[in-house]
Amino acid sequence: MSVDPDALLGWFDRAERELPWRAADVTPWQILVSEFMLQQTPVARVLPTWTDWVTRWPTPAATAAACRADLLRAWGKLGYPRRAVRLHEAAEVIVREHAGVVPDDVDALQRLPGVGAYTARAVACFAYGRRVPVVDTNVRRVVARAVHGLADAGPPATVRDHADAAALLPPDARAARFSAALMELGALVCTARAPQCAVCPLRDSCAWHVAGRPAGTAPRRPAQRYAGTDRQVRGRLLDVLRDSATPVTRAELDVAWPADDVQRERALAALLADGLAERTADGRFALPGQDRNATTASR
DNA sequence: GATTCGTGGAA
DNA sequence: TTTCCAAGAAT
Repeated sequence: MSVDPDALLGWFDRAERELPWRAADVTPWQILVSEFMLQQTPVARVLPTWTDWVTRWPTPAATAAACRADLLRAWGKLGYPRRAVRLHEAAEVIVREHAGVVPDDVDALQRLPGVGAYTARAVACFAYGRRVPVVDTNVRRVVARAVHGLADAGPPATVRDHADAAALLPPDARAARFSAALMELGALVCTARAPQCAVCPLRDSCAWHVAGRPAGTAPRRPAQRYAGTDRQVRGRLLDVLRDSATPVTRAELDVAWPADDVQRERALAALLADGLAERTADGRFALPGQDRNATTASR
């Protein structure tokens, strides 16, 4: 089974969301910022953060020159704050090695910190119109169903996933918009939990639908728990650092996770190693680059 | 290839 | 209440 570009693009013309990073005057850098924020993060939560961020730091140069602590505070509770660190680093690389211009080829993009197979192709496609397969979780699910007749995509396999998606791309200049449409279909219609086949433009040619929507057979991996993990502890510690205008003492961090000293120390060491925190000369802790001379606690 | 890395809304 | 899952990347 394949995907009829006319059917998909016809649907996209009607159903496309007006997301701010799709506006005509948005720059490649601002699109790159949106892709960083959208990694494993729902669109609804990215919207306000992206708007504030690109207003405050509209270019790679502005971002590279920004203070890491300011970037982390603007990132807020979007999740996976290492993305903010890597975005900062990517801006520095773009300024230093690409004259401040976001590269337009996949290989150069993928060499940037925090830019992997998906993000590199998304920027090449959505910012520069390049004809490359763009494979995210939505595309993998649509391909699994429409092409392979399976309820769900298996584990990611980048080479095979790219080959699958590349085989679907129209040969002409519609390819970039086709990829956006494929993602949008997965996000709005061909969803993980309750696919709306009744309104799907690919229904009549979808291998999964034609086969009667057979249930998936793949064993589901055990649900990721969060409570009590290092991730939660890191989050709590970072909350304290973000909310304090001045460096905090060890005792202030203890309060954030009093139950387990070993785990708390491990999480703190990881934050330091990841560039999400710094130890000041007097033994306190702060977001990197934050003014370390201040001694008065305030919030 | 399997794990780790946040967060919060919806089912 | 618990579970699922959301435009992934790095190790």
